[in-house]
Amino acid sequence: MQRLMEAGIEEFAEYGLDRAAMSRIADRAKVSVGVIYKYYEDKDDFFLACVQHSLKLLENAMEQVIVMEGNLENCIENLVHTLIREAKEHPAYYVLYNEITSGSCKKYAKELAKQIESSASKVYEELFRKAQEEGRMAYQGDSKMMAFFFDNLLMMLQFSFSCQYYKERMKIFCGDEVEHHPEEMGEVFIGFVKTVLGV
Amino acid sequence: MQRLMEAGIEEFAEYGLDRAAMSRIADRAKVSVGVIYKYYEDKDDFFLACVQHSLKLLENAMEQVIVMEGNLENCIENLVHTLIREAKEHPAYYVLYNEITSGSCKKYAKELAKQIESSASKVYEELFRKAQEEGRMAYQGDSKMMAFFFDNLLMMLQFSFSCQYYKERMKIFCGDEVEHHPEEMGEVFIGFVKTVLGV
DNA sequence: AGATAACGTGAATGATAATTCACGAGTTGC
DNA sequence: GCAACTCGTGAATTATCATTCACGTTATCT
Repeated sequence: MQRLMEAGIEEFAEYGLDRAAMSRIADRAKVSVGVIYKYYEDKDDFFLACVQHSLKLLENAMEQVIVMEGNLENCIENLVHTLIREAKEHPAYYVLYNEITSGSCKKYAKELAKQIESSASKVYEELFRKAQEEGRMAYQGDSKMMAFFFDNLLMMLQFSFSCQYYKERMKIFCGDEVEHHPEEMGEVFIGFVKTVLGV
Repeated sequence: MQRLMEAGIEEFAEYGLDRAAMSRIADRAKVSVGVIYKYYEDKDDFFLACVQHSLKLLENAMEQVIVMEGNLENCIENLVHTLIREAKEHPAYYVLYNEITSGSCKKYAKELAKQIESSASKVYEELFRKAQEEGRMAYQGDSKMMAFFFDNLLMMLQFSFSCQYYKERMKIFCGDEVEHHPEEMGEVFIGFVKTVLGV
């Protein structure tokens, strides 16, 4: 049931796992609570399904960008632009992503991390390893580390355009206007990364 | 009451705001629940006090490093080393910090962000502005942005040595050993930042 | 010592919200 | 038409805490 999952994602993003109410989710989806329990074991199970679904959608959006062979520079530019656009367009997905890093999801941390981060880590590492080999990158350290730092920056960027706290934080660092000019932030970010790469 | 607050910090770090139980906190502190309500309005009030207290301790640890005038390079090295050490030594403080970025603290996001991020943002911006003026830094973009990206990296580094999910994530990116060799990670991180700065 | 106040206690209360289940309503097959 | 079955309903049940408060216990003062 599509409607149900969308309702769940909205509710969980708005209230977090613990404060989300199953009855409110049912209302949002215009079904009765019972239905949720026909499809899912319990609240946790449903939450994980919502998270899974969100991440799948994010992955889809990213895949097209990443696959794009060729120019490292273009690839990064595309990546950053897509990321910011997605974060502004579907903040709920990213809020859920942030939610799983919090205390209420401790139980699932390991499994979820493996599931979510494995592919990105491989892709980025490969990207930078190649760039190093071909001498297109000044930074000569471990490409795994490079991938880690790069993804750290991307993650923070996503959160900064979707999660309440990180939004406020970005405004403090960069000024109130930045919120409404995501493209500018994107450009500066790309410039920053290029400096590191030495392109 | 010192013991009470320590118990609170541990409990909130372990379970998150919503799943923490006041009765368990009382047990940990070896007092009865009633006592907590003699000192604090309600659970939220107590939680905020714990967060406040954690952040104060972190600030204290950082202040000494930041104040240290002179060499930008040394300053950054010190900063990174201190940060990693603190994150490993007092993970609970950082877990609480991460907790306030999650859904359960939405209400307080704006206020907390202002309180926590304002000083760091000023310090870093100033640091980089000076470095630019004195020609010790290759990156010539907006120093505010620079400060933002830099703090993003630091934040992720802190979380990566304290919060469950981020720990798992780091292991996926960098290998299982990294957890037990934080110094190495620190060195690589410093090298990475220096590349950006062009020192 | 006795009075008074300050401090602490933890069982009782109440609210919230997850989960269940006895019951329709609609659908399919014969 | 009528079983048998699927799908959905939402009031009732239940568990979990946050919060309160009537009652001890200890400390202070005279």
